[in-house]
Amino acid sequence: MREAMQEVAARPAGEARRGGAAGEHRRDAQGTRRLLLDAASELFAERGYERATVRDIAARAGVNQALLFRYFGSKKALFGEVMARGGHEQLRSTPAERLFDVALRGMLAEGRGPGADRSLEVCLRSIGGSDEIAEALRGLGDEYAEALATLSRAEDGALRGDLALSWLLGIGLMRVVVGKEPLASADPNTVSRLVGEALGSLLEGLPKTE
Amino acid sequence: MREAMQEVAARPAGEARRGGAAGEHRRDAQGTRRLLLDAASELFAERGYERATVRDIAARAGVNQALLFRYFGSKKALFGEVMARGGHEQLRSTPAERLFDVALRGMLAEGRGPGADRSLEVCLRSIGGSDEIAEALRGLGDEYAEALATLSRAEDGALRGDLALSWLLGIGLMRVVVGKEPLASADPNTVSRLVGEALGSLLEGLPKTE
DNA sequence: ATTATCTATAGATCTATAGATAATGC
DNA sequence: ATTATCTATAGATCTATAGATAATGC
Repeated sequence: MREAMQEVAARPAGEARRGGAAGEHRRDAQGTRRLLLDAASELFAERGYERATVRDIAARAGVNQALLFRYFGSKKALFGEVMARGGHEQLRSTPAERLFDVALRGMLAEGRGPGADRSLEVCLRSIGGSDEIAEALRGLGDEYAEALATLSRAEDGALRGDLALSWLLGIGLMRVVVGKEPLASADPNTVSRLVGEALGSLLEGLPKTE
Repeated sequence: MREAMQEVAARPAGEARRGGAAGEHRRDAQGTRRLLLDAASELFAERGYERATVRDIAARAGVNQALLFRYFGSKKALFGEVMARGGHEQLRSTPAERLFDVALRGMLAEGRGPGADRSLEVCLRSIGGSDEIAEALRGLGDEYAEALATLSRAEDGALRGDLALSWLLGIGLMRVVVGKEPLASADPNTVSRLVGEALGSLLEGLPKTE
């Protein structure tokens, strides 16, 4: 009983399976899978891998907790699908010279729509989890760093790409996860300008004015 | 029995309470406290707060797990003492204009002595833990950022300080926690030079050549 | 006698599974 | 009949505590 109450209490207004007046149990396996994926995507971004429990995820999806295992097998497998789904869109759709600014602004933006790419946020909050998680996260970082590395013609371009990515993630860490002021409330344009100017000497391929 | 074997297996050579030939049970409360603090300091830095269990800590100290609670009350209280102990030495003993480079090199250095300040590393690996932990970590960040902010005479000096600290932590994150190559194996001098040059436009108070 | 140390275990989570129930399609 | 969903619970951790044991100082 306590359990049932918990699930009801944790369920947000819009997204629940059997919400208010309209939605009834439709017994839709595909739909349930998606509800779980969406809920997991949100909760992993909000709390990181470890702190988002399977019961929380199922509760937010408005779905029984056992279905998570039926459709994904394990929590780790679900995490893998979440990361694979969102991850690489932003990377593919953005030219390298704009990637840093786009990713930075993506992390600086507060209220993102449900389709927003929160992969980097998930990474930041899931650090320190199991080694398998760390490895899954490394993959995304590799892709970003590789793209950023093309912006330098120096022989240590790969290192410069890593350093740029480090700054990107560090800013996300301080602003989104830690909530450090004044950075957390700073104007995205100001942050982007300050960082862009400083990065000019590291990556020559960056646009001069942003 | 399984438990006893685990403790023996996990105990490293040098630091154990009742080690090899010489060390016998000395029934020294002060000494036991210190052994626990040292072991906790190491394990929190290696694994972060959540993944370092009290049994791991006690095992590395070569001490019974119940003593941890006798001497510190709780795991969180122990964490608080660890952070309070190491934390602020580096900050107090380093002038602001050298702080960034000293902290950066401290994080880039591989094998640090037992007295080294691993507080920033602990922070990085403990992110995503409980809110109380996050708050404890914010404190250390505030002090660093405040010191770094004095290096800029711009009106948004505090924001610039936050951005510098963000880079510092981001580099530590990628290099120490994630192990991203080529950054993880890069020469500390090279990293320090690249970052120092780029930071010049952000913090005018930084020494021009490092 | 005092008190540092150890044994044993309570109690709280959390992931995962086995098997029962009930809504759909034929 | 099939299969999506739910109930109940096993099993693995992990923090924390109560009470027993044993080494020291007087």
